[in-house]
Amino acid sequence: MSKKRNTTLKELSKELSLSISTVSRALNDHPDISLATKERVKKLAKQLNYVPNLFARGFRSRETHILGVIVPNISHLFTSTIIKGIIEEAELRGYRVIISESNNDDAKQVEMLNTMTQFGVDGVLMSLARKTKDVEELLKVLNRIPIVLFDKVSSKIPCTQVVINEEEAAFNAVEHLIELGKKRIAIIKETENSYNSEKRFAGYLRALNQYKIPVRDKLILSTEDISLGNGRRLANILISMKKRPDAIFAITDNAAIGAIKALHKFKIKIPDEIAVVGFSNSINSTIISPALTTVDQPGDKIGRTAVRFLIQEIESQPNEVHTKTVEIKTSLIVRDSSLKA
Amino acid sequence: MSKKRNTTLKELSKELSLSISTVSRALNDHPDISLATKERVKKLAKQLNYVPNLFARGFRSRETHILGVIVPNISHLFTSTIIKGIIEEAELRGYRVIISESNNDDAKQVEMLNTMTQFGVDGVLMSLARKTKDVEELLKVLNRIPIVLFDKVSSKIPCTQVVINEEEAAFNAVEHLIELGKKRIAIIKETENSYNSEKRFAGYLRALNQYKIPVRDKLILSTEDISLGNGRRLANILISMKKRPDAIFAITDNAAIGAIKALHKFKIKIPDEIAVVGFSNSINSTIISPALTTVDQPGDKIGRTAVRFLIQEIESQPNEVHTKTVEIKTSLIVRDSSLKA
DNA sequence: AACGTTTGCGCAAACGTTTGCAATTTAATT
DNA sequence: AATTAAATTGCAAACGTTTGCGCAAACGTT
Repeated sequence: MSKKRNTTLKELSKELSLSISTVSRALNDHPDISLATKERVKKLAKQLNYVPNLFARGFRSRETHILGVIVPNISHLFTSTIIKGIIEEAELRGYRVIISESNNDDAKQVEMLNTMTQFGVDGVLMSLARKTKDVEELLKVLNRIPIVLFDKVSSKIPCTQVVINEEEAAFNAVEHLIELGKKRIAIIKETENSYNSEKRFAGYLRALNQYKIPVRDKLILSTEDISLGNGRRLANILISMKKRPDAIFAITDNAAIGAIKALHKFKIKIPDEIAVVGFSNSINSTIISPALTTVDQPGDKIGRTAVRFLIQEIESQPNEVHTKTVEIKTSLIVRDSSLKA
Repeated sequence: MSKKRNTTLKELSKELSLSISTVSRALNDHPDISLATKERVKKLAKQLNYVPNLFARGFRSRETHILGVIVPNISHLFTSTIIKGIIEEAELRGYRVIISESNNDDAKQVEMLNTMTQFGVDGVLMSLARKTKDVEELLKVLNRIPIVLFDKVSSKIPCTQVVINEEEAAFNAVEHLIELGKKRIAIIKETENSYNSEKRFAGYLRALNQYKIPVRDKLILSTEDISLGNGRRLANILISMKKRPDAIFAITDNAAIGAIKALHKFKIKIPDEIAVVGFSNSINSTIISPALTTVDQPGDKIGRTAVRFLIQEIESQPNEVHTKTVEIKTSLIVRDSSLKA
């Protein structure tokens, strides 16, 4: 199973009776080399199937053309869709991608970041672990290597961040419910100060305010872990109220699906009695019945965008500061769970 | 953004008034070095936070400690679960993982394989693209670098393969239906000669034979793309038969869910009139109602196992031939779609 | 006392590439 | 024809690590 050696510059140079440096420069289109020589060299290189030894190159130039990716959990559909975008865009631009999972573990996240920089990645794409407290450590790494955050981001970290227009997306979702004639719109969100949850909540509030609908504290429910089970649990609370809501906006498809299951159990008609809107456009949203109205987040676009900004940063001048926040547009997908008859 | 240099052996050696080679050997626990020296060196190394430059090392030893992973589509839950296992096991053993997608494209798959070997990965883990015809090219690479196949494999490729016990799993699923009292059991499978589909079909046949249930050609339906839509379409065919089946075994959860949707439309009672069993234990299987009986495939175990075999192969003697096929056990998860009242 | 053996360490080469500088050739200018 | 400038090309060092070999000192054996 020994690895066969690849063609090297030395072999090319011997064959062509040129020096190694000339061959190297010819292949890199250095202006010092005559066109004739360049062509000779390139021809033979192709013929012998020459590929530069990336390790030798990276070793010398300290550039590896590898990007590190750290996500909480790769097996969430949304995450893996983003990664799909990352891989595609990176490959398009001649970069490779190394992936690690933090499992929402703060310490592990820092460790991964460190080993990645030690490893020599040119830059890192990261979606933060849920309870990222140790911002200090992250900031240290920031000075050593370009980082772009996506999806789970934090305003405490000064770097380029790629997110969806959470606030606007939530606004649109709630506006849609209002246009349906709904007046008592409940929200199921996260308790922790998660960036995403906060923004979506803000959009919810703005929509209510803009349409002069009173904000009722009773209709604002939070949970630490925004799962299907908790969606169901909180929906049960809503159902047991004297004055039930006439719509539920869950900031996650899973929670929305939990809510739908709860409504089913009480034979409550969706959307006539209570409409439901989710967030994510996961596959589940079309499996559940009625099909779930939800916000489509273009994961691959997020991934691609993040890669573009990261590479730009890598290839730019040192010590430039990049702190742009990029918002990717989402779209509301209206399905039966909120369709007028 | 310039990368800060890490501590090098040279710096350590200067500080300790030792030669570079001694320092190197001390850190690698070479027997030639005295215990006292080793301790001195290691202490300073830790203190200065020394980490070996992997590129220099890989450059010299031709070992990168990077594994390549090629899958058709990373954003399938089952695939990303496998990858999760791969990443975890690899990191545990000091390897990193580079991931690429073939998008079920035969040519792209070969291309990825080539660039990965050029890149210098120590080995490759691969799940084959659907229509892998160009086995020749794959075989060429096989001689250059260790490869382990998983999930989508092919008997035409002589290398270690990690799969689930497809045949037995299907047997168990069908047996379960038979024990339920079902006699006319339909199967929805793939047309192409996909390894997985063939095996599951074989299990179906064996169960029928063993229980002396006649195999009816009419109840064996195939489709090229085993999707939700096609599951629905084929189920419609079954429904429109004069003598309907009393159970459907779909070799995919998605197809099973499509079938359930079709049955719903005709108000056919599940499981009393027609029971349904799927394969994969995707999240959807609990979202659909009734919840789907299905085969649980332990993705992360597949990933971990594949990594173990690959690393073993990498670290073994060259030119040893490895062609073991490893089967991972699955388990049938019985839910409402096939539960006796 | 003379010899062989072990122990502990250093020298230097090698891996394949890039790049500053020197060297050579060619062309241009006086 | 002589001098200078420009265009090409080659030399050699450097990147950080590992490793075969050699060397010296210390030890043990006759």
